[in-house]
Amino acid sequence: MYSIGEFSLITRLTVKTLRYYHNEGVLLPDYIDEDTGYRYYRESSIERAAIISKFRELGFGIAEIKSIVPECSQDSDAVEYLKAKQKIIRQEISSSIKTESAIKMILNQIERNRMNNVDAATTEISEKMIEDIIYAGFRMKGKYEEIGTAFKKVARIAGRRISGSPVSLYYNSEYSENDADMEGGFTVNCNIINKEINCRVLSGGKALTLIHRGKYDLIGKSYEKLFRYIKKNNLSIRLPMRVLYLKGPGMIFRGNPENYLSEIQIFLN
Amino acid sequence: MYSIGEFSLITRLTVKTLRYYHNEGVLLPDYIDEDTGYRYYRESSIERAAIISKFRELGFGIAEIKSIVPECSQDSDAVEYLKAKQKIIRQEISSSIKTESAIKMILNQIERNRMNNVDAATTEISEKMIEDIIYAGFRMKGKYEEIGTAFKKVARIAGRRISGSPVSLYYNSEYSENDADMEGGFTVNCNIINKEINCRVLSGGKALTLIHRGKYDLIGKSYEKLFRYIKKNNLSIRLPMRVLYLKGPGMIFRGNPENYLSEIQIFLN
DNA sequence: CTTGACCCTCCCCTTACAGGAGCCTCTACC
DNA sequence: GGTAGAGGCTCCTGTAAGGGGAGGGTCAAG
Repeated sequence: MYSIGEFSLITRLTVKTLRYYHNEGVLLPDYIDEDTGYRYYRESSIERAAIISKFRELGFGIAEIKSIVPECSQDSDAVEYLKAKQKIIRQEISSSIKTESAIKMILNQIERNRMNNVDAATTEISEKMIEDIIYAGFRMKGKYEEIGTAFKKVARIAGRRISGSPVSLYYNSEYSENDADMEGGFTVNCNIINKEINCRVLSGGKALTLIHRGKYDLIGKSYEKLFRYIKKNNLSIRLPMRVLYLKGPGMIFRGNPENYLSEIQIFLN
Repeated sequence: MYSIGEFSLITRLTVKTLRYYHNEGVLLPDYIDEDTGYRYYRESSIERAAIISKFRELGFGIAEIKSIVPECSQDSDAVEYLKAKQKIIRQEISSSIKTESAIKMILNQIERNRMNNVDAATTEISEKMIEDIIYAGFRMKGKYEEIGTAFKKVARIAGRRISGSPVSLYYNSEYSENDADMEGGFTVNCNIINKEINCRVLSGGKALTLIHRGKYDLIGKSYEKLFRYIKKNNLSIRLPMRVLYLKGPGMIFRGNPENYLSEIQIFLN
């Protein structure tokens, strides 16, 4: 017969744990001194303790163990319980993986924002060569501010294949209050085949660009500036126009709208 | 101003949760009626609630959130916290994966035992053709009962590549009490390159086999039976002898030793 | 004024123990 | 036989993030 301390050393369960298991009725001492209340364990209880430890390692709760162990005497008796537990653990794993990849996405997004901000100092009109991009978008009609629904839709489908900021395309050559023809989406790193969204290469070319700082609802001012420039220089443009949301509300924090950055790109013929 | 119930509908946090957040100081109501104690929330608190929800989804505890949120105003401020949390979640994932694969191994083992038992009815000597197997083993000298240490070593390294029962090899042609030359290991499903263990193909051939039922310490009787047979029929044998532990103590339960099954294989020239 | 929905506080419950207080017991040594 | 120190006992509290419910007050509409 071992005292609780000795038994604790043998089984690698703490004394606290052994007392708790006694309380819960899952591992009873073999003898209790009636006068002193001291617990004593027989050699034969070591195996039971090992079984309990094993089940605990496998993620079983002690209430479960208490009901499983008495009705099992071989591994094969526990198959159903093991399979059930396996299923639960798999669910936990996949939910943790989801969380982890959500964090990863946020970190990527932050990293991209950081990179964008570095070279986004100018707020003057400039003429740039824009590269081809792979773009996945959802085309829709509505008010300008409803473009967010397209971003959400594409983000849900494209997920981690997104490789750049949100980009929206505007197919109207004029301001269209309630019925703008537009597309919201993202630069992605591979082709995405999906009925709902349209993924293709947007060819680049020479474009006038202007970085707009602040909330989107004042973006009209920036458009005005660009159109004045186009008129003055008698340029011919190619639709759709693009807007890149270099920095907008974050994935967690809305951030200060005064610091939002969007780049308007108007392609020239 | 919204009552707690309305705010609960907007934020998708339960009333209980909102009261709890108030208590913990992480999301305070904007106004509390002094007479009635009713909580009221302003529109502007919706965003804070959303931020908190987001952090909760990402696995942060409310105590953490309480300290993180005030010092962050943009996503990028939270990078360090996010990275730390990501690390923790990754650890959780890998530990869950370990547990899951432990369960999987046990289930596989049980399945294999089940299959072995089906055709292990005979306890008579029989002559069989044994197929080639890929075997990973650890060779050692010592007492017969110490073979378990080799199994453990190989199991640790081979892990899920193990595809069959434990198999031990005995290189002595005679009983060797304290200094047996033996190897313990498993059938595996692919080559394992490792300094400590030796993995190769064991070629099969014609062999005498006998299934031993019961504890290993009486296996001598079965050997005796085989050797008598060999002598009587004047057969020539090829070392090492093999023992397949078809069914032994389980991964969880020791099981009843009377039902242990081991197959002795002695190869003939 | 009533009624039903809504809100309040306070308390207990969940897991699998850990930490600690206060007290008792065992064993070895003097 | 006394004592010291190690080891044992019970009981209480705490953990994370709320859920459930009791008992009682409040709001808004009819």
